Amino acid sequence: MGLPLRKSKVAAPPPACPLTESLSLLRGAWAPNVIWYLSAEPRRFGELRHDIPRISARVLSARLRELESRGLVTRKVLDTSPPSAEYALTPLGRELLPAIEALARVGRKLIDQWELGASHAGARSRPRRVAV
Amino acid sequence: MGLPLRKSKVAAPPPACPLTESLSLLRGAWAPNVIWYLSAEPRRFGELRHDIPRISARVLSARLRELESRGLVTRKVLDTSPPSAEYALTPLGRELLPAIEALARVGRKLIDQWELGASHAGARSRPRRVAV
DNA sequence: CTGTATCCATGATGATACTG
DNA sequence: CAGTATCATCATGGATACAG
Repeated sequence: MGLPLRKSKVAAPPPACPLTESLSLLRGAWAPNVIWYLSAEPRRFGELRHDIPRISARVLSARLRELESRGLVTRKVLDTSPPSAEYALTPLGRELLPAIEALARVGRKLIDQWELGASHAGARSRPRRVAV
Repeated sequence: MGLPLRKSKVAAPPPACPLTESLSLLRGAWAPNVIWYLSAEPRRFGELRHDIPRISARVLSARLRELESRGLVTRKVLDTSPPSAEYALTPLGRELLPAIEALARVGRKLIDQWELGASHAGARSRPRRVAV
């Protein structure tokens, strides 16, 4: 994994990793959460709003449209009354799950370490946003 | 207060994933790139600037400090002339690499598919930022 | 219920100039 | 070379009101 070792002190050639583009897939603070909450089964708009309480309708709509345009999520309008929409991950979108889970694992580990360090240090005030 | 699922089947109740916090590890557009370019070997400030041409010194400095404060990166000042600094990943920081690479893989795949679709569609103008 | 359109606050970034 | 300070800009997100 990783980059090839550079020969000397001189710069390693930028190996053009598609990182920037990849991360733009998860643009914004919520896209990963949306994908996460779609991982088990299709969800409706209102359900997602409930799953992710702090997301606004505007942003949720924007993320869903973006994910749909990129082929990661499908949108199916149900002919019910009142009308409802159901969102689901495409196989492509599903491929992001392992990566997201890997990030979540490392994140959890780091958070645990921080909490450990904080308790050792004596409960120093550390205003950090709560996860999820 | 449980959310009544539409279908009796279970489903993916909000499993409180530490996603939000985890992603904050990679805050900003450049942190993943910084980690990536440190993956092979320690790099100096100027080298990183060269590796990531479009990053400004201000942002690179900010990201490095943030990553350092979180225990993902170490900073070593070399007593040379002119002075230089060398940054390296900590074991903890290294744990992020598989996740980042997983994202990069999916991203690359998606980009390839887009390019394929674009060529089929006849090279439609699609103002997208270039990867890397 | 499912979105969308404004308006507004905030944060991240780049450019430039400057210090050690 | 390594880093910081200041300024201006732009994208993102929230709140609200409103539409289909």
